[in-house]
Amino acid sequence: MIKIDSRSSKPIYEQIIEKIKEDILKGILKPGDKLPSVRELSSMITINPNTISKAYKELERMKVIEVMRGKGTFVAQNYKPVMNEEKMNEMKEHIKKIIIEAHYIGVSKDDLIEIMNEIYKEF
Amino acid sequence: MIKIDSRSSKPIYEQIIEKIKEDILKGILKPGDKLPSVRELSSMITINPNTISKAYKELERMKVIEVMRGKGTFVAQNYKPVMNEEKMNEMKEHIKKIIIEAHYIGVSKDDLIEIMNEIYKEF
Amino acid sequence: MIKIDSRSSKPIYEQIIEKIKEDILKGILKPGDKLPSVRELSSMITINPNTISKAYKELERMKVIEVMRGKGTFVAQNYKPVMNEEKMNEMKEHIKKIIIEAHYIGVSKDDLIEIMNEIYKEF
Amino acid sequence: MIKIDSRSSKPIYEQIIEKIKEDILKGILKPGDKLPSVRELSSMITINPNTISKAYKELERMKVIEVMRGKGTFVAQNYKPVMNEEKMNEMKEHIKKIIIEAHYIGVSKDDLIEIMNEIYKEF
DNA sequence: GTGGTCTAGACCACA
DNA sequence: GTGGTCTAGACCACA
Repeated sequence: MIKIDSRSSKPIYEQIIEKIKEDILKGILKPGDKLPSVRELSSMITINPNTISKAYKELERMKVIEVMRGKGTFVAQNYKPVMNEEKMNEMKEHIKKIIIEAHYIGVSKDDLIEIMNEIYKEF
Repeated sequence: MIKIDSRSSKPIYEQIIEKIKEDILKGILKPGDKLPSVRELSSMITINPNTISKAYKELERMKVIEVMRGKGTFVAQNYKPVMNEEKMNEMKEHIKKIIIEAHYIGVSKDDLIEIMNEIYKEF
Repeated sequence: MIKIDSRSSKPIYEQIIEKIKEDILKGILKPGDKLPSVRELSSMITINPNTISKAYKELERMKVIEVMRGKGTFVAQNYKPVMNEEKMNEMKEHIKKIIIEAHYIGVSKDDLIEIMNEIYKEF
Repeated sequence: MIKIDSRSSKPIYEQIIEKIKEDILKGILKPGDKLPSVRELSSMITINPNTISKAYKELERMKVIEVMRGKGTFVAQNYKPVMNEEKMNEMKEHIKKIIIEAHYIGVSKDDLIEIMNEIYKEF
């Protein structure tokens, strides 16, 4: 189930994208599984259908989910990681930012790796 | 020197904040060092003074820099890491997001730690 | 045999129309050949009968196939190309679009003609 | 100037995308040129800003245009053709469709190449 | 002023 | 019922 945090500064459509990706990673959603339709999910979490649609479109673009005409939307059967220099640099930027932030709240390198290990255990 | 990428999706004021924090962490800027004034930096990097001002205000709020009335702006003398649950959770959220993204571009846990180590070497 | 790609953004009824036209052009289907009934084709390719029906109606309207009441549906005996300014303009629009797309994926004019020649060989 | 054909079955945002790509190809728009803002173009062609925005976002995704924070939207400085198997196959599908259509309106291979040459002259 | 997000609601093609 | 397109309009962060 998707929980939206309306207090979060993270856009709703991004929260949806991340949650679905997370659920796939955790195996809660498996390749071939049917996702709720835009309207279904919309009424389930009382978010405007356009917002759901935006999230689904983005996930489709990333080839994480696929729309089967007349059948609905499904978790992609064989997702292949799409790696390119741009995405790699983006990720490095994010990591760098975290490392800086960590330092400023007093979290050392070892602490950070420890935290990462903890989070990896969830998956 | 601060390089602004106006093509980036990251807000300019955030780029400035991050760059200054990074320079402090790397020792390029040391406690007590004088920062250029808002106007100076504004003309140096041809960015709207309001944007510079916003970055400085934010850095001041975080106690990373200090304004000495009539003298200018300086790197704080004794920065003390401010840790609280909220900031910790925020950081964990960011890490979780990175871990998910990493997976979707085909970067394994070991790769990720490797990349983190690389970035830590810069500091 | 008609293969439907339900992942495609192309509507199913259009895929059917195109495939039948293609088969006629290739000589796999010849004038006078009997086509499967709507129900037959529907169960053959597990597609909603309404969708098959829509494709057949469209092909009939184009005079590519003919319905003989009580006997079934057949490839038209003497198809006469129907040319008019509107169809011509439509085709030109499509070609223009392809030329633009080709350029943006780095396909030159010569490449494009080469590709066209290749495809013509299939027919 | 962008002319929208509201009678066309082609979505408005696609018409905008194609027109801008066409103008760049023809040299009417050059790398670095500023595009009208979403609101400007919106009032120029009396189309809802959301629709313009959708077209711009798509063009940005394709790296045909780029948004410079606080400065506006510009034709990308150095567009690099993005080629991949998927796009190639898509183009081939389109060409195949045109070849079939051409045949059914009585346009021969030579005619088709002739028409293509004509259109290439516009660019 | 600039684009980004979100809602509400309408209409349509497709299956 | 399903997603796609479009409009109108609000609110916000950023520069």
